[in-house]
Amino acid sequence: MSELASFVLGLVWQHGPCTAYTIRRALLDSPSATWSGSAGAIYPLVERLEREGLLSGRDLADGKRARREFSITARGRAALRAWIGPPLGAEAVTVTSDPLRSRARFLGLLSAAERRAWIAAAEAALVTVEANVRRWHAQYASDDSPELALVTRHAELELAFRRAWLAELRVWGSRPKRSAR
Amino acid sequence: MSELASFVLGLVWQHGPCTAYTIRRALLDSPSATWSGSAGAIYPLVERLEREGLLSGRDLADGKRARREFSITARGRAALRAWIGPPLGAEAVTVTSDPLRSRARFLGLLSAAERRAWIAAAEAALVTVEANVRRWHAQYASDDSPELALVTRHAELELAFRRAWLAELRVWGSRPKRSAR
DNA sequence: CCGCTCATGTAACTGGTTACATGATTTA
DNA sequence: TAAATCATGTAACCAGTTACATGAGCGG
Repeated sequence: MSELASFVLGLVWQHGPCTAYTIRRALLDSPSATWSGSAGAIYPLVERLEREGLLSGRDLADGKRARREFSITARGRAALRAWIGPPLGAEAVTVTSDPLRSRARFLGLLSAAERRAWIAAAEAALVTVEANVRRWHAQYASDDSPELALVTRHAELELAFRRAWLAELRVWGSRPKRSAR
Repeated sequence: MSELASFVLGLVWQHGPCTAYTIRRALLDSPSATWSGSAGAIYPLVERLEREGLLSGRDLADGKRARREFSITARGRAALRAWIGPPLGAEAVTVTSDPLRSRARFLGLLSAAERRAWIAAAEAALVTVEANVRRWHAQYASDDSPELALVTRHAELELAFRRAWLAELRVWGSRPKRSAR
C-alpha cells in the first residue's frame, strides 16, 4: 500500500460514500503538491482498492452518465488503521522534503546580492503558499470537519518556521561569495 | 530537469570532482527520505548529465577498478543556477509533505486513548529523526561546508515546529471518538 | 443549439524503485 | 585466504505523470 493509496482510503472514510472524482477534486484542490490528483492515478487506484476489498463500489443510476460510488469496507478501515499506526512505518520517520531547503543548500553559487534576491523570492513564495492555504481552507470550511483545522494549523506553523529560517538565512547570506569550484 | 538531477548537479558543484558513488553516498546518508540514492537512479543519471554536457567525466587510473570522476561544467553551473532561481519554479512554491500530517488527518478513526498513543509514537519518531540528523551532522562536520549548518538548522527548526504542532494535537485529540462512517 | 466545463476514463511515458550480478578491496 | 563490504553497474518493475479521448450536462 503506497502513501497515496492509504490517503485515498482515508479520504473515502472521511467523506463517506463518494465517486472517484470527489477524491480527485480533494487532491486537485489541495495546497500540497505531493499528489497531482491526475485521473490516470486515481481511477485505476480505486478500481484496484475495490478489487482488493478495501473499497466497495456501487453504480448510481441517477443521471445518464456512468457513475460509481465508493465506500470504505471493514477491511479498508483496518488497512487505514494499520497505516496510521502506531507503530509508525519507517517512511513516516523522516525530515520533510523542502524544495526551498534543497535550493538554499547551493546558495554559495550566488553572489551576496543574488542571495538577497533569492531570499526575497522565497519569502514571496511563502506568501503565495499562505494565500493558497487560506483559499483552500475557506473552500472547505463548510465541511465542518475538525480535521481541516488540524491541517490548516500545521500549514500555519510550518510557514512560520520556514519564514524564521529564511530570516536566519538572510544574516548568513550576507557573507562574501564563495570561490568557484 | 528533475529535482533529483538538479540536486545531484549541486552536490557535484559543492563537493568538487567526484565519482557517482560519492553522490550516492551523500543521498544514502541523508536523513531525508526524499531520494533513496539507489544505484539504479544515480549511475544512469550521471551518464545522462554527462551526455547533456552538464557534467564532464574522466577515467581515473589509480586502482584496478574502473572509476570515473565527474566535474560540473559551465553549462552545468548555468543549469544549477537556473534551478535555484529566482524565479522559483511552481514546484518550489508549496507546503511541504509531512507523513505525520497525512496520518493525523484521520485520527478521528481512533479512540481518544489510541490517539494519545499515536501522538506519543509521533513524538518518539521525531526524537529518532533528531538523532539521525545529529549523526549525519557529526559525520559531515569535518567538511567545513557552511551549507551544512543551514540544512541542520532547517531540521532543528522543523522538528521544533512539528513538536509544537503535536502538542496542540494532544489537546485536540482528547475529545471523544467520532462516529464511524 | 453551441460551446464550455464536468466527469470518467485510457495510453504512453518516465523517473524513480528493488533486486540482482560482478569484481575489487578490506578486514578478520 | 575466506568473508564481508565497497563500488559499479544492469534489469525488471512500478507508481505515478502528462496528454489525449469521449460523452454528459449546462449556461449563454
